[in-house]
Amino acid sequence: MKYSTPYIAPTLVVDAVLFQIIDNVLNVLLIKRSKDPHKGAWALPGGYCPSGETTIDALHRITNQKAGVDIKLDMAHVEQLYTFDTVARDPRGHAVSVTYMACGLDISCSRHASEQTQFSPVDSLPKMAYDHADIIAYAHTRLQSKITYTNAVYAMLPKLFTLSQLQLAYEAILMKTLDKRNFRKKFLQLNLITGTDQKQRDGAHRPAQLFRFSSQTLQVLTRSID
Amino acid sequence: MKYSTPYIAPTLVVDAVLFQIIDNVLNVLLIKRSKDPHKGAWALPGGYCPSGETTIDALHRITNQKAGVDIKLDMAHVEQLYTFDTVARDPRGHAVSVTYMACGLDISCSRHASEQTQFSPVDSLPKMAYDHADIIAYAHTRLQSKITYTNAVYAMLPKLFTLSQLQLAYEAILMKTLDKRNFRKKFLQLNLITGTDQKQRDGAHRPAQLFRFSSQTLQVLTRSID
DNA sequence: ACAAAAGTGTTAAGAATACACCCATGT
DNA sequence: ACATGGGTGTATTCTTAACACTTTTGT
Repeated sequence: MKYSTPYIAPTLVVDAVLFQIIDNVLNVLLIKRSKDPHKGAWALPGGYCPSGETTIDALHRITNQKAGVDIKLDMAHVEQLYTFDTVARDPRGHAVSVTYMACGLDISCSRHASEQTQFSPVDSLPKMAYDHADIIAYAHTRLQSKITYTNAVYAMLPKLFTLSQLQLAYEAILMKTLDKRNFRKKFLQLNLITGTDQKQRDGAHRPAQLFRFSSQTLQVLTRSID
Repeated sequence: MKYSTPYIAPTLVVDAVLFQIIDNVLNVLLIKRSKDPHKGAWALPGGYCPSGETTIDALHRITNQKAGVDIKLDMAHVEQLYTFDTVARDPRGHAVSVTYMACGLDISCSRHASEQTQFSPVDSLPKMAYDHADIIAYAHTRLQSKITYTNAVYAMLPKLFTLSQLQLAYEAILMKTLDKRNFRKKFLQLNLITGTDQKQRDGAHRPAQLFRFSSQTLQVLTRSID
């Protein structure tokens, strides 16, 4: 580790892809940039990670400050995505961006936000700053694959949910329709969820049985879901 | 992005997990540390990534300088693994480590190495510095999973190879034995490899047909291999 | 009675697994 | 002739995919 010149570290930034299902559509949280570069375009919440703060701590701080989202409270699934070298992205020159993805439920983003924020459907993003559209696409692919071999959807559903709600969540993320009978059969075989004796009455039709996840921590499966 | 104090970036380091199969055993490249911390223990090749150099460029430079390995020439598969916050790892304090994995064939590590290097079987590592044993375990899991849904093994085999060699590579990485007939049937169905009319004569037994990979770039499969 | 979502089984095709013998060569 | 690794097929089980009607409720 010899350097003839003193070592100068690249700028380290953390960017977050925050997913939530709203009205059966997968949404991602965006912030409108108030400054150049890309002033007026939409971007992922992100910010500097200084020496002494871990990237995960920076993630929590930044999403809280910029979007008013408390990941610890509201997002039950968090995972690191990828680290991008973003050569000409930062005014200081070379920056490295560590990206995270988090999934939650009933996230309100405006409460304490210091910037203009909104959730936007993943399949109809507005004009995005930087390469953030690519990062969202990458995160989406990862999420799609994650829910097929883990119980990660639990982060995007209420504690008690119906099988139809569960299926709608899968359909929103996978962006395709699934067969009701096959979906239920497969999911119940996996023992990820357990039935309760409660029902959800919800309009002029038969009430639905409510289920809960057997575990609220990430379970990795050997078989795959759809 | 407001800071009351001037922004100081964490130290950025790049660490590499370099895999190679030697005598049908999966090996990883290690370097003996000549300095504290962890003097005398073995470590992954790694080093500082300064501002202005991308992490992938730093990876190439570091593996070349420290282990005499030219990744561009010798390692056909390279992928980023994970970025670790390594709080008390660097004498300067907070460091962030971007780790990469690379797979190759016939790597000689001593040619231009500036440090003492060796390949070590993944299932019998010597005393490792830092959390490097964990990083290797993580990389190994990732590699195991990668070869089951891509053609990534191509990086660890010669251009022409027999089906037995291919199976031995899988067995070395997955660390379990496979059924010869099922393995061949499945692999040939996938159209990843094509037969040649060449044979390998290799001792007192029937010569084996030589195959090549249809593509030397990463192909992602929908079906899985074993 | 009707509208609306919940709930439920069977069949056919394809994939995974388990398993044992003959073939071509060098010595 | 024998030792060595190369090469091949079938039967069973499990998984996936396709598909339509009855049930329960509110209005």
